[in-house]
Amino acid sequence: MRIATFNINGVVKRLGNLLDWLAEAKPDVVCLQELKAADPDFPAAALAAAGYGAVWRGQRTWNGVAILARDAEPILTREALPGDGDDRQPRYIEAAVNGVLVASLYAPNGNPQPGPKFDYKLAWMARLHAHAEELIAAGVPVVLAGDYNVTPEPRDVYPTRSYDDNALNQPEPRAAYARLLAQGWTDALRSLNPEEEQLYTFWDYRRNRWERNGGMRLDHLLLSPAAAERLEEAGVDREVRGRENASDHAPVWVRFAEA
DNA sequence: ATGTCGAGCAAAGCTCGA
Repeated sequence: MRIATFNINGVVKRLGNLLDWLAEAKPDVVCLQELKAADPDFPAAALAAAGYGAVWRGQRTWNGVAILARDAEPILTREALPGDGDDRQPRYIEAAVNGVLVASLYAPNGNPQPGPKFDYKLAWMARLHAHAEELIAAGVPVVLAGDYNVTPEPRDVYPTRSYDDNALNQPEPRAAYARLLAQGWTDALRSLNPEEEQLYTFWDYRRNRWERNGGMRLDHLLLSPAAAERLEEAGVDREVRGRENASDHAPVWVRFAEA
């Protein structure tokens, strides 16, 4: 079983890119972020024709998350992150697929920092921490996949000073990410590549950062213990980032042993 | 400070977010 996460940066604009990658990679489950589409505009019919059932929560212009399942319908278990009933930004969706509980999340970017957007980022991470605590206590296989908008460590940023003030690389969000791991989650990609420096998943459109490999590692799959014990392989489909009309993120995926 | 990209608004370029 393979589960992937992909910040698509506009699911309508990049539907062709998505369908091409689905046909090649054939992931069993896909967590999408930054749909940037209202719910009625989500391309459910095209994805169904490609063999994928879907649940999604969208919004015009910004945010939006979805979970796709190959030859299956994801069973929706949650459509928002608990802890703030006034938060209307679609950044979290959760579903059961083939015995695994899967969440697709899009953490706030938080720039510029300091400021209200950074405060919202930290508050959102605290809400994620509280919910993740409940999920891990359930003892079932859980995958928290998405764009965390955090580089876990300095080595997850290419060697540069130009990102020093970026919200993604500050001590507070890194500490929030570390607190998640301390609950018992496994950072799948890092756990299988403990020494690798260049595990980037995002390259900004500006300043030729793709061509220069000026990337960051922002997209993570966190595994509960019951999921981690089945982990066999993890990777980044880097070449997808170099294609025509590409998202600024590449897909990241894990492969599990069959239960 | 800059860069790129896309969408929205509104009718073409600006503004905003990332």
